[in-house]
Amino acid sequence: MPGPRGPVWWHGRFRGCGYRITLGREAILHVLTRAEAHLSAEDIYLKVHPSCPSVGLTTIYRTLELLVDMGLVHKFDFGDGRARYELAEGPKKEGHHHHLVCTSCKRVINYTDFIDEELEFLKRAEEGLAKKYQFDITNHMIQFYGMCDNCRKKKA
Amino acid sequence: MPGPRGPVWWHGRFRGCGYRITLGREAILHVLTRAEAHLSAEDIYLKVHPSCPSVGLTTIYRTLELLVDMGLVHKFDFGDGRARYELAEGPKKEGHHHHLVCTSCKRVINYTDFIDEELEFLKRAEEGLAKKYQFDITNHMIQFYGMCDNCRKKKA
DNA sequence: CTGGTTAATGAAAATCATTTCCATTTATTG
DNA sequence: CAATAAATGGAAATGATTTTCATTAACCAG
Repeated sequence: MPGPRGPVWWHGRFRGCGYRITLGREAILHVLTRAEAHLSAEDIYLKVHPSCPSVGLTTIYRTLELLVDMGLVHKFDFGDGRARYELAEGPKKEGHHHHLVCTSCKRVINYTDFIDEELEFLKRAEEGLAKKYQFDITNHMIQFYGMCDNCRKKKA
Repeated sequence: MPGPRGPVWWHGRFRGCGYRITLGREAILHVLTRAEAHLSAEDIYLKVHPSCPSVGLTTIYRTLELLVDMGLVHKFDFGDGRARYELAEGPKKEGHHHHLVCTSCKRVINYTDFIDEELEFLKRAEEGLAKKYQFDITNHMIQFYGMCDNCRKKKA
């Protein structure tokens, strides 16, 4: 069952880096691929466990670090004390989104609005910053913080 | 010696919330006010200690949480495992900046370029998001990640 | 100014996500 | 199939942050 990016799209990337393809890594990538959004390491562990009880939390952390370094996964901090992970999307717009974080209940909403103008702004900013600061920019993060509807009503 | 926002500008905010004005809080705000940028809790502790050895790390954490909740301070995560804090700037452009983070050495550069176009983009995005998701947006965060000049050279 | 009330505090202990250690397993290659 | 080194799991370590609780000190009223 080939995924949206072709059959086992990441095997090539792994082989190219000399990384081995293991059961645990397969399972973790599998979970990330179908994840709705931003899972914590433990979330992933729990989702992997039923089918692969032999995969430990340590491996989850190690694999996530690897994936983040490879750029296949993005790591986020929404302020609740644990990191969250999401599969990086392709370079085009499909799936590209950012986060709206409620500072009160920590709920996170993915939004995909304003992506066009955002992309334009980001493109120019990245080019300018890369040149000015001699930075090789590979990623960006945009988040908005505030209070969600629910929490606002509760306070009132 | 009145600061740039008037004499002890935050006393009013504190009193208004029923918070007490203590030596420790004075010292912490003092350090934050003159900080070049993004100090960790421990950084602040070390800077406060010489003049106020009685202020413990616990108070630093508690005060920072308070200040973040009040919106006087922003909390950042640059991926090195400890939170960083900066005094929030005024609503206008003075001091407004964002961060360029080297994913290799964790060095952080403040940049103030592109603020005008960014502000315009943010304004529109915030308005739209607030309406669409019923969020009361109070803050945003933009960061770019990449590899700094130094680290790139080392790898080569 | 002074005492009473209660927020604020420090020190030590607890938490908890993440990392490290190390002996064992296993993917890969010849 | 055997050799090799990467990958792994489980336990222990780490380290930032939080909690607990007895003590201190801001602030208000008188």
